[in-house]
Amino acid sequence: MPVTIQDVAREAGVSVSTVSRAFTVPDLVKEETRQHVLQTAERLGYRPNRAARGLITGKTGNFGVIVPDLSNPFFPTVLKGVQARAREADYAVFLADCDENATEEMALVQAMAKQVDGVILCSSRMTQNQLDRVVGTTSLVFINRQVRDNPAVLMGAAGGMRQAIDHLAALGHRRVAFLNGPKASWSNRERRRGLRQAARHDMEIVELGPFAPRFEAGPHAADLVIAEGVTAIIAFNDLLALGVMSRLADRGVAVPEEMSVVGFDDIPMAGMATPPLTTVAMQNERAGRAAVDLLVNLLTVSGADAGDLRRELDCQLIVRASTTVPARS
Amino acid sequence: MPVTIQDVAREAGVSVSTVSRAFTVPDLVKEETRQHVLQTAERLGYRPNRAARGLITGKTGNFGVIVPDLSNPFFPTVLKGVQARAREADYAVFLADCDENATEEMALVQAMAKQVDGVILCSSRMTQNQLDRVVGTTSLVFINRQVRDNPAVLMGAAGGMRQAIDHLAALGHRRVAFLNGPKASWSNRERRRGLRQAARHDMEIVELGPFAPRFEAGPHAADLVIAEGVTAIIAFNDLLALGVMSRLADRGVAVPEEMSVVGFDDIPMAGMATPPLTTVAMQNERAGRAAVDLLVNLLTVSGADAGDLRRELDCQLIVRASTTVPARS
DNA sequence: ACCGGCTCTGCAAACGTTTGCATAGTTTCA
DNA sequence: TGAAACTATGCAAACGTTTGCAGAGCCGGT
Repeated sequence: MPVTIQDVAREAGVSVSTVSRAFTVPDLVKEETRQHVLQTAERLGYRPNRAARGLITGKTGNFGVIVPDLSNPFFPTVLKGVQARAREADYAVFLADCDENATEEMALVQAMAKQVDGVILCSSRMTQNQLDRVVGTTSLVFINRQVRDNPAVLMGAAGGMRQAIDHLAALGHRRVAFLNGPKASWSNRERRRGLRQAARHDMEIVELGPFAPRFEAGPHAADLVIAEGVTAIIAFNDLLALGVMSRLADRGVAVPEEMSVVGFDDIPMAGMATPPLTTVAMQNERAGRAAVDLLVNLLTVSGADAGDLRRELDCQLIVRASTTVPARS
Repeated sequence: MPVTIQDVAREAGVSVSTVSRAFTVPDLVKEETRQHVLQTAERLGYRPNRAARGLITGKTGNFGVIVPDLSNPFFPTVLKGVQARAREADYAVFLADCDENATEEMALVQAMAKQVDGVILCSSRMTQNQLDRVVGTTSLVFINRQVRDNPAVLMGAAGGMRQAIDHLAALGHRRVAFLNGPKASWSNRERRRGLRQAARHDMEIVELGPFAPRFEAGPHAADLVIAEGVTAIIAFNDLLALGVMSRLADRGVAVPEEMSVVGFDDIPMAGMATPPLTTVAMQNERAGRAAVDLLVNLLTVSGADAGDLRRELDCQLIVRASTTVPARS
C-alpha cells in the first residue's frame, strides 16, 4: 500500500539509485531527470522511509528529550523551543517524562538510544553514577545541569539574582529571606551562588529551607518566613512563591505592602496571580532551541573539533506588583 | 560499535534466527537455549534495533501525538497521560506542537505517518477538508473532537455544565453570563450544548463572546460582563476565567462577594489563584491514557471488529472560593 | 525396523533505503 | 583521431531484523 522508492523508479523509468540520489545528492543527477523524478514522486505521494534510510546511514533523524515532570509548568515551555527548532532542522522528537524518577530516566535514555541520534536531558535527576552509565550510549546534551565536559545549555541565574537583590535594596529592604529549593538541584546551587555574589553590606540574607519547588510547600515556608521578621522574600521558583503568597493572604499579611515577594522562572501563571508576581524570567524557549543547536552541531561536525559545548543564557528580572517599598514598622 | 543480533548469535553459538525467536516467540525455542541466548544478550548489552524490525514487520512501535500549543497548560497534563500509558504498552511517542496552525498540523501528520503506527490528535484544529486528506494515511485517534466514525475520546462537558448551573442556582444566582470560547471549537459547542440541556426556568443566561481562550482576553470579557449586570460568570475555560478575575479586581469588583466565577479545565493554576477558582475538572490524564488504549486496540485487533471506538469521560465540578451567594442589591 | 509426527534449529529471502564501483556516453585537448 | 577526464546512470551489496520453509533428531506405535 505505501509507495516505495521502487514504485517511483518504475514509474519514472529510472533506477532506484537515481531516485535516491535525486533526493539526497541532487547535484549528482541531471537537472532534467531530477525534475522528472521529483514530479513523479510528488504525484505518487512518495515519502522516504526514514527507518530504512537510518538502517544504512546509521542516522535516524530523530532525537529524544526527557523531562522530569510535564505537569511542572517550567518544562512545557522549553519543550516548545526544542520542538520548534527540531522541526526547522528536520528532526522528529521523542518525548519522555520520567516522573522525577532517576532510575526511570536512565532506563528511558537506554531505551531511546537505538532510535535516536541523541537525547536532550532537561534538569536531569540522575546521580553522577547513573550518568556515567549512560554517557556514551548516545550523544547527550544537558539543560540546566553541568556534567563534566558534556555539552550543556545553562540558564545562569546569578545575574538575575543580582538584579533581584539590587531591586529589593533600592526599594529599601534590609532583611530578606531566600527560600531554598531542592538541595541537590543544580539550579538551586546556581541561585545560591548568585546570592553570595550579590551580597552587600547593607542587606542581611536569611536562608531557609530546603523546600519542595511546589505550590504545596508554600504554606510551610510562609510560616517560617513570617517568624523571621523579614520584609521581602526571594523564592527558589514561582510555584513556591505563589504558594507563599497564598498563605500570606490567608494569614492576613498584605503583599506587597507588608511583604515583597520575588520568584524565579516566570511561569505563565506568575503574571496572572494577584498581585502579579515579580520574578526572574528564564529564556526557556531559547534554551530549548539552543539545546537542539548544540545537538545537531555535535552530530554534524567531524566530532574532533568540539566547537562551543556550553551555552549560557542570562535572565532578566521582571518587576510586577508583588514588590514595593517595605512598610516602616 | 553497537552490538547486533549477529554478535549475540556468534557469541552464543547459535544462528540469528534462534536469537530472534528467543526474543519474539519464546515458546518456539528450547528453554535451555533460550536462557543461554538471553544471558549472552544481556551480557553483551544487546538491544534490538527497532528500525530494522519495523522494516520487516511493518510496525514501528511508535506513535505520534500532536497538540495545538504546549504553552496552554491544558495539554501537558493530557500529554502526561499519553506518555505514561504509552510506556506501559511499550510504545515510544513522537511529540509535535503545531502552534494552533491547522496547515502545519496536517503537514505534521503526513510527516509522521511513515514513522508511526498511529497518531493522536489533541483538539485538532484542522478543517473537515484537511482531515479528509489525512484520514487513511495512518491510524488516527482524536481527543476532544468528533469526526465521522473515527475513534475518539471525548471529555463531555455537559454533566459538568449542569453541575455548575445547579451550583449557581442553589447559591441563589438568577442571572448568569456564559463566556464563549472559539466558535469553531468542539469543546465550545459541547459546553453550550450542556448549557442548553441544563437550562432552568428560574435562571436567565446571557451569552457573550466568542473570546480567545486565553488570559489576555479576560479584560475584554470582564468589561462586557460588568455592563450586563449579572451576578455570576461561567467562562469557557480557566485561562479566560482567570483573566476575567484579574480585571474584576482591577475594577474593584470583589470576587466572589459581588461576582461569582466558574471556569473549565481545572488547570494547575486554578487552585493557586486568589481566590481559588471554582471550576469543572476534566480528566485530562485519563483522557490521554484512554486515547492510547484506543490506539493500541485499533492496531492489535483484527481490524474488522472495531470494538468501542468512542470513549466518553465525564467531569466534575470543583467548588473553591470564587463562588458564593450573590450580594443582594 | 520403519514410518509419522513431534520439537527444535538453521538457511536464505525479504523489508526500503544508500552508496561504492562499474559502465556508457560526452566533452576536452593534444 | 584518439586518449583522458568528466558526467550521468545502473547494479548489487549492505544495514539489522523477521519468518517461511526445510532439515535433523527423537519418540512412540506398528
